[in-house]
Amino acid sequence: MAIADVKNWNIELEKKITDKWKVSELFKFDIKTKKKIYSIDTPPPYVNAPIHIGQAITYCYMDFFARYRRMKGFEVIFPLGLDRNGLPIEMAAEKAFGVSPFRDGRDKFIEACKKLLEQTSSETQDTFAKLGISFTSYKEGNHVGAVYKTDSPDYRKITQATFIELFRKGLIYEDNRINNWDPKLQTTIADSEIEYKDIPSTFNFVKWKVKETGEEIIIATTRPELICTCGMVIFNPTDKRYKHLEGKTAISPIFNKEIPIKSNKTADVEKGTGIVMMCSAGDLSDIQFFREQNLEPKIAINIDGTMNEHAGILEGLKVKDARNKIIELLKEKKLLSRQEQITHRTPISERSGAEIEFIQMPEFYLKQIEFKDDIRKIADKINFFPKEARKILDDWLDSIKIDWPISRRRFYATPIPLWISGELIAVGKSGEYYEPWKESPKKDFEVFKNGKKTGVVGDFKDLKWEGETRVLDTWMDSSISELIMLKYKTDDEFFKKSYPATLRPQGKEIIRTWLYYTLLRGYLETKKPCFKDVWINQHITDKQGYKMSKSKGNVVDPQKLLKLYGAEAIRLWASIEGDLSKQDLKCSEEKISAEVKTLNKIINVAKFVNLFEKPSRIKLTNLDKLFVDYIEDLTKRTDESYGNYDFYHPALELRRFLWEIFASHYIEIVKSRAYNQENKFSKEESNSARYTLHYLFERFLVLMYPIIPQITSVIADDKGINLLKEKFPAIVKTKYEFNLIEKIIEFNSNVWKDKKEKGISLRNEIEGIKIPKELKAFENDLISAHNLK
RNA sequence: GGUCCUAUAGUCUAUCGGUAGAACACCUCGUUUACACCGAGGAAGGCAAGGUUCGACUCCUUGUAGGACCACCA
Repeated sequence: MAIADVKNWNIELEKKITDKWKVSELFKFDIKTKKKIYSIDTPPPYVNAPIHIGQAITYCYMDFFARYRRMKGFEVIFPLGLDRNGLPIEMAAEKAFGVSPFRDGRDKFIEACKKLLEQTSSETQDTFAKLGISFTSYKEGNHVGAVYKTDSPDYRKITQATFIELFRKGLIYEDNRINNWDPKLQTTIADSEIEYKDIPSTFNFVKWKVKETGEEIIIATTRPELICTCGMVIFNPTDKRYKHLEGKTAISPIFNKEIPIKSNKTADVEKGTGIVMMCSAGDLSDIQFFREQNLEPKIAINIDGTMNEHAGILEGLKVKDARNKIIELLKEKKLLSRQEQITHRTPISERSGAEIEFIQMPEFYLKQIEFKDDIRKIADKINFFPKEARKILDDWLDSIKIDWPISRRRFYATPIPLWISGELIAVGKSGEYYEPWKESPKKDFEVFKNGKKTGVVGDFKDLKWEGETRVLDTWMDSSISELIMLKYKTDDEFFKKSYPATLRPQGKEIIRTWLYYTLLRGYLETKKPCFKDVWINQHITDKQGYKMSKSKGNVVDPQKLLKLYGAEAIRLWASIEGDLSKQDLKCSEEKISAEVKTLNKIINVAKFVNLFEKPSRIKLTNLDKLFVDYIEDLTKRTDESYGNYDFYHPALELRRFLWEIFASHYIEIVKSRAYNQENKFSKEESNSARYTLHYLFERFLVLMYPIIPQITSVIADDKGINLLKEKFPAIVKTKYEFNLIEKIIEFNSNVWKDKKEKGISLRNEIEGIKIPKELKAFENDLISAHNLK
């Protein structure tokens, strides 16, 4: 394709290039490479919906990184993963096919999930290909950098293998604890899956009695249905109103239970009436309180969200109905002094939107509390871009209070490879994929009792084994993405050579999940930090600055922008709009369309430069040397910034170079010398101009290549340069004086202004202009460029 | 409540303590051997109050506004 035949940069051109790139696997990883390896632990996008422009832009940034590192001589691993496990797929399958796992059975439900996954369009991959993302491969397989799926047996068996090892080491245990329970999805969830929402609720002021004095006390609560689980009534020790109640006994309304009254500084004098009922299922801090006070927790809510026998007359009712009923009862008995509407910050399940309940259930836990300091230490060895992002991780580490509950009572996820018989637990062997609910344990599987090995399955004849039906939290598989990428447990030699991974790029909102869990899991497997660098991106927002989200309905479809403006305009815009690791980027179509102009400018400049043959190296004139020095210096600064994941400042400067320095001034000045039709200049001088035109422009193409690889490589192709294989230019020391170029620009502007004011056409001659002293060295060029007399 | 970030032209965004610079939009003029998706020119800007300094958009304090993260709200 010759650029001379092209009028404008357009999406038909792009299609030809990206189609070719996608099928030809140009960036295949060479397993025998002697080069240093640069590996990018790409976030695997969730496949239930096509990616939106915000996500798409983050992959453009990763592509900048990958292409730059290839130029710097690294063998790059930049895999495309597809995240297919977990609740979003299950919920979509329920909706699409009207199936229910509880009604239709596990096998049928899993089939429905698989069917949905097949139907899920390949639109995301198509978007990546059209954007020119240089993934190591667009094909599935076992080669390094191949497309991987988190629900494939190959992936799941590694997830299970890590589970098995951790279990055997005693780092995973089962415990019957109070957990965050999602009543809608019927599963336990982790703290990190909870979000808080302000929900209007009613503060009920309920009358209690004091046994010893018979006086009435009023306690405010949003959860009157939990009065039955109250274990203690507390007030603040500084609160004079209640001082006399210390050690006395409260009688709960309706239930008439005797409950001790004590002072405790967790009670807030300002809130409600200052006197509080402590229930064993309000939230996690209540649970902690019960532990500290050595109180026996009473759980009044069943796993299906109904009240149990502890709730007495409320038994069998759903939580909300129970609340209404008890309020009515209190009203009837005149035990409700008043009600107040408040907004209450309520824990909500991030996945289903249901209000979290706290319910006691046996679940598997992965130990994490005892590794917090180790994680802090390895995190200290990792470079964060930007530096500030480290704090988000630190804050999260500080707030981890319990081990990680890793079992889920769901279906489309990695099964837990265990079989149970009474107190005995049989464990699968690592290296196989297991679905225990439909398989039997093999004879040589190890058997554990209370965390200790007691033999193998074959030793216990005639025992009936039940396959574990629970599955793993999907973060258990996402958190080994870098291990999978580097062939952990499948190619030991390669893993040893390539671990730790070089870069984890990801969003700030999943630092406490994906990043933290990966650090933990990597540490448990290898005792090392699993990354050298972590690059944290902010958000792409809509025009108004709001974060894009499906629920808000403000998502922009990348396919639409690709059709209108093409990939190169989007990528150029993404680099020039701001530094995504430092600030949110507002997605504005106007700005993207403006970058199309720059692409056309590049084409036109290419056409002009190509009017002249590039002479072999010759002696440069003063002016040409000055501009060559300038771009050598710009090369150095660009290299430094790219190396620190900053593509923004170089992109700005390179664009300025193109428009303001190269096109508007350098070309205008040397045009006549390059043509040299009237032989005003020597052959040598003319060749110097021609050489420099090519040199500057080629360098521009090389430096811009990671950002806009299509247009730059097409133009470079015409010049016999393959940018996909091109090395980043060596850094040359210069004595470049920035000042002089600014002076020249100023001089040119003044002459143009002068001619305009005097009504002289730009090409006609003008009298009486003096060339400033410091520009004497460039006199000939300036006289000729402006036709000075 | 805690921690942190940001505040510059109509919009968006730069700038080592020394004349505030682009882009988009707007206005005027122009067609010049690559480009009218162009060229030249123009109008238009530092949140507020203090402080440090010869000098502050830049550093400090406070306030105001917006945003982020964390914790908690019986």
